[in-house]
Amino acid sequence: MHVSTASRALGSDAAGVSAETVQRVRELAVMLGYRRDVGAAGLRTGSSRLIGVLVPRLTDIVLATIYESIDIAAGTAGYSTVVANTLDDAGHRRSRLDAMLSRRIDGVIIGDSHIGDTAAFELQKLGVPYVLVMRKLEGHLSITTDDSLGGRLAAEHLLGLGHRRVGVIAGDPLASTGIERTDGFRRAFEAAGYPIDDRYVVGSGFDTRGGLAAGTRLMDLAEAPTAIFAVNDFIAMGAMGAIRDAGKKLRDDVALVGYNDIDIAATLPVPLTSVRSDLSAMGMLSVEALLLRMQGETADPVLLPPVLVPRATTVG
Amino acid sequence: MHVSTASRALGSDAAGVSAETVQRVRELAVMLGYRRDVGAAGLRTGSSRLIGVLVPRLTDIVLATIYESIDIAAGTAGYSTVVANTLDDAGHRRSRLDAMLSRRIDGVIIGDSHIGDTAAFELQKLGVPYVLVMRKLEGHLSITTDDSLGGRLAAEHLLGLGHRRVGVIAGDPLASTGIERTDGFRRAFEAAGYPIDDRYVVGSGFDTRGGLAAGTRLMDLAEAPTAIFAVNDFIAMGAMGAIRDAGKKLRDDVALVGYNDIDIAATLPVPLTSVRSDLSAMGMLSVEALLLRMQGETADPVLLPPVLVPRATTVG
DNA sequence: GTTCTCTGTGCAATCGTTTGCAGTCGCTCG
DNA sequence: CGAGCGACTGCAAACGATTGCACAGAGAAC
Repeated sequence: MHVSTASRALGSDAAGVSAETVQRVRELAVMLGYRRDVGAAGLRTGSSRLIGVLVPRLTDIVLATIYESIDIAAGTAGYSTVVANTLDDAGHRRSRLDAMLSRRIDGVIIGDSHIGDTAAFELQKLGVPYVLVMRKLEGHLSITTDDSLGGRLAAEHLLGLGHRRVGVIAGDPLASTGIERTDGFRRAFEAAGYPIDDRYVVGSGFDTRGGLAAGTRLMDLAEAPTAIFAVNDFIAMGAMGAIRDAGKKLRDDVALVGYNDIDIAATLPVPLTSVRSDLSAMGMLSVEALLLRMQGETADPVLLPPVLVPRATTVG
Repeated sequence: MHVSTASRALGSDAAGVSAETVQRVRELAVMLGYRRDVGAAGLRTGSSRLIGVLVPRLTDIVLATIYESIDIAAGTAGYSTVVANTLDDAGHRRSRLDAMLSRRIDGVIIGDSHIGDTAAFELQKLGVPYVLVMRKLEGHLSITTDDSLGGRLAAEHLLGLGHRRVGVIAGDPLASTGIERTDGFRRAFEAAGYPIDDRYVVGSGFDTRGGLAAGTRLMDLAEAPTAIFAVNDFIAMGAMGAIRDAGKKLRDDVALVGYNDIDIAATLPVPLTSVRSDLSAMGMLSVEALLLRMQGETADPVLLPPVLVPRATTVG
């Protein structure tokens, strides 16, 4: 019995080996607790069967949800995933991507793209298949929700409720999500005849702390806004703190709209109105697109449609 | 110039190679964009420089936080990490652990241990170094917080506020965290002369949805509790929904204590009283312990002390 | 001038798989 | 009965790195 025969017998098709041998080999493999060494196989075949995923932070439940669905989809296609927190920092991105390339990653899903970031370009140059998810970058294939439309939905909702003086907590000015959601929102208000002054649009981190700080700035304005659009739910939750600290009441004094509609939004003491995006679908589709590219085929960009879910922070 | 020379020149010590050669090799490596193939090296050296991490779910921010600190600590020690969501399901655990072993993982950090789970035993038998984090399992090295003490702290806080008829949302009955926090809490009430009836202790998932369902059951009791202890903050947030749905007011009608003190707890519209545990320290320490074990040394179990942080769900 | 030591480099085996090619064996067909 | 074919199996090279060992050459010591 030669190793090559065993290798063939353990292959998924087991071609060119007698049925008897296949059975014998497989039984023995189980008995001996044999496990094929994926690394060694990769050395020979040139494929690590590994997909790298770059995210800003997994403690952001939005990214964790996307990663979860990516991992599942990759798993069913026979791939493992490695994930890296890049903290939206160029240095981290570099070193983590380097580590991935050292492991001869088969493809990369970039969930943290950032204006001015070079990761996508580098992969392009190296010929490593990649896809962007969640955030876009001009000239690269991306799977995202229609953030501009999402912003407009939030705006129309608030306009319909009679709000005219509104604030926006815009997130990171270098992430497409924050940019496009803010743009869609502002354009809708402008089109309605109520352009939003720049002082009412403040940048922030994407977490609760950032939302609290930015929300406080908005509440400190001479004429505080009657409604706030936060480009994600964590920011919105931070803003809730700011509104409370300013002695105002949610909805009655200041309405609030978040984005992503994470699970918690619905069960908060005051349930949060939010723009829902299908994060799991985004993850799945990004894997699908990446697999296509890995086979040398072309994949199309995707823009998933968001939906506004009205709750107590805006309506009775 | 032979590959062996190059390999030596690129090693961290670069022993047995002339300084001139080292410099030449390194310059060339940079110029050519050479990257050492970690997988191939692992084949020869027997070490993948990979640490596997098993968690129930990364969408649970508690686990995501622990994983984040594990990843950082592992990184500074020159290791990469692979993480797997096991969803507290035996089948998933099996297949994900298998995949890790196929990659010749150097060590495993188990964050999802469960009574009746065999992962730890299997690793022990295979001689693969491992450590438990967050949850304990009899007979295995673990790095956790003192959950029993945490439960007692919550109980003493509520007792001090005059609460006598209290409910507990206990989480998964097979996870040590839920078990010990609940036990510590009940023992303290019993010691104070107010034993808690079994009907006032309900199991649940560890997420918001689970908290909502369990909270609803508590609020539906003939004599609803005047305070609820939830064994984690997400459960507590679900319970907030249940309390609201029952038409009761947080704190005035029903006080609420959570566990872990995640970031959001402080900025909620009604800030949540919670038992804080140092999740990052837990992650770091688990890596430290694992590294020790990987070097064949012995590591000691750790019990980090929790602290109660009183907020508006219990006090004025 | 011979021997010895020391430094730096090269050789070759090795890790565990995969896979093209070649060989063996039994059968069928003419 | 011999050729030919098909089904299995074995051989050996290859993937990219590491490492014990041997060897070359320079210089020192006698």
